[in-house]
Amino acid sequence: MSNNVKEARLAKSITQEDLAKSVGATRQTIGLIENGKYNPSLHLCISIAKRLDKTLDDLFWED
Amino acid sequence: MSNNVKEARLAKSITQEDLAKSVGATRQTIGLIENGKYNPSLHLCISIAKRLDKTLDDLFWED
DNA sequence: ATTGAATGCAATATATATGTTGCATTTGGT
DNA sequence: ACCAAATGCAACATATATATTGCATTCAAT
Repeated sequence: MSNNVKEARLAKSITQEDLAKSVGATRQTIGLIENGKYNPSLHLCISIAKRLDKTLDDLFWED
Repeated sequence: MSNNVKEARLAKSITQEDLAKSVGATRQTIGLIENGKYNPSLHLCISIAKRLDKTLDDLFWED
């Protein structure tokens, strides 16, 4: 259930609300995803990855 | 909206129903995903990728 | 100490992913 | 041509992702 969204976002020095707005989501949704309490949709994951200059594997793949 | 699930599944020579059962989904859901008519959840994408020995980027990332 | 921004958290409402059932169509083998 | 398996498709029901609102908490700056 864990991921690297928070680290990638902080590396960009943007806020949860900034990220949320730029991907068409809400701050709450971003917060829940970062805390691993959500099972987000693929499209939202892709939007987040693109905004943070990462790929799906970078953010959501654990081996 | 497109992806590489169908190609990866056929490379394994398994059916939609086989894939569905092994990831805890239904045949219909797999079919809709393969035809790009769905926005699946991240967890389902991960399950599918693992079953097909692929990563998220392999199946769902287009650059 | 105080203020405001950033985040966490909870309750409720809405949109949509997914399941269920059933039937039609396609496809591969005989 | 025939048959069975695989797939597509549609209607409806259910589960859950996401939005909305509001409030509490943390934390950096003043």
